[in-house]
Amino acid sequence: MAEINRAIKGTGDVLPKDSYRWQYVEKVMLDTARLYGFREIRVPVFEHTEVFSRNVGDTTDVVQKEMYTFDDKGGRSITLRPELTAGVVRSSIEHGLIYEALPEKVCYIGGCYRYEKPQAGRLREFHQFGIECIGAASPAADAEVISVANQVLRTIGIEKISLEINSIGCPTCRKEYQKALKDYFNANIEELCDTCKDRLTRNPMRILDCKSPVCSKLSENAPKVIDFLCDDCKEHFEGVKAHLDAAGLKYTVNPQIVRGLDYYTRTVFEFVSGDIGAQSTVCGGGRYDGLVAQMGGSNTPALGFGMGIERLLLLLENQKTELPADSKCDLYIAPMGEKAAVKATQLATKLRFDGFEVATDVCGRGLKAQMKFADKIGAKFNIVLGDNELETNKAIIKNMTTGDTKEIELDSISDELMSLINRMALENLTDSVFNNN
RNA sequence: GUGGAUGUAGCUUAGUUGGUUAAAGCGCCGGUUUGUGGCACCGGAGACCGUGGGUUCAAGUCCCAUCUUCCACCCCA
Repeated sequence: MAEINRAIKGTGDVLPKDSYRWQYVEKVMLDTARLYGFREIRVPVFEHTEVFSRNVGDTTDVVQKEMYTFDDKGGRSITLRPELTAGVVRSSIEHGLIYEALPEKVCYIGGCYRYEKPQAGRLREFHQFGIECIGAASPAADAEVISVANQVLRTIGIEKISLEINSIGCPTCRKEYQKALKDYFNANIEELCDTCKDRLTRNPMRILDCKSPVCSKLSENAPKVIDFLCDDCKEHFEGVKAHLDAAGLKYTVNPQIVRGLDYYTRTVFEFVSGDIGAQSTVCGGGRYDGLVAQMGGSNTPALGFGMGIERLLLLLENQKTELPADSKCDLYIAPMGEKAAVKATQLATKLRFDGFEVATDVCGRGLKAQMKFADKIGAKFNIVLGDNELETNKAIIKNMTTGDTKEIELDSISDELMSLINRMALENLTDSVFNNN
């Protein structure tokens, strides 16, 4: 196929047969967030480049090599958002949300853009669900935010996924830790892989999650952040664990967790799974107590997470999690001839206003072809409209699963259809009850 | 950005040491008494063999380049 007729590298289409899966998980996300008091915020797909470069971090890979940045016609440097937190915080400051009753709790779903080489669970356009809790410093907020992610995952039906948490301290205690870390790795600098030699000066904490055997071996005995936390940070971390225990969340403390965005402080966490290829993080987040002030707001603590929707869907597929099935056509109306077609339009329109999913012929096909079509789209019931029906104003309605038929008045078709569908649902229910016993 | 694999109808694939109009299954459209679909049978549409060069009398098959897709690294959701 010609290149111009294909979707751009790293982007994908959600086809009609799959879109209900997206709609379902998005609904669970928004509904669950609402149970915790998070309301949806919608922010632009692009921002001034500095919103990201200054706040996500100048030295991060995301900013250094992955952003879609361009000049608009007015000469402004614009960037497609690589994540949503920076834009949401910008909006919260701009509209004074951080000066309202705190905490300000917001959630969002939206596309993000990163120029990376695509692979399993990684696209150039991908979608994130996320929440931000702005203006809450207590450990209870950390546990609440993590609980939202947990409840979303459980509600959707994800079974095998684990929560890993860590604390990377505040700027003060982290400085001391990084010094100790540098000293440790400098003593073993010859053994480090090439990229880690580079990391040693740029961001030594990244060495901790290097996958090269030598580096990870070395990391095992490296100083741990937790031992360097100041009293406040330590107390906060203990508080988070206590609240997580109270909420019934299982977690493991993983000192290797270091997030790649500069704004994180104290609590960081990930939900990880081995079922989606090399990209194991489905959800990642943490506290960013310094970001709001850094972006020009008053000193306001905050935290949040991002959840990759494509990765989540991939995980559902790989774990063979059943989602509620897509809805099917309730009734197919098969007209024979032009007069009947007009009547079909009248009936179909009325039934749709009554809330039924109704299809009828729009291709001018013969009866047989129409029946085949009705079967293919999974219509629950059908009626045929011919001269007889037009004359008597009665028709045979047929259950396409059981083959049962019934004569009905066309004038009361809505009520008849309703009771037939209800009966069908009831039978399916009792069937499944018997099968489960 | 680095590395490995890949590319033939909408989908899954066949295509023999290069040799006439590139096959098949599924899917799609229509037909087998215009009053009922699923099954069966019959017929039809649909591919410049990823793209561009090259070798050759001859390239889907060989060579080079390029792009796509997939997987991994880096990094992240």
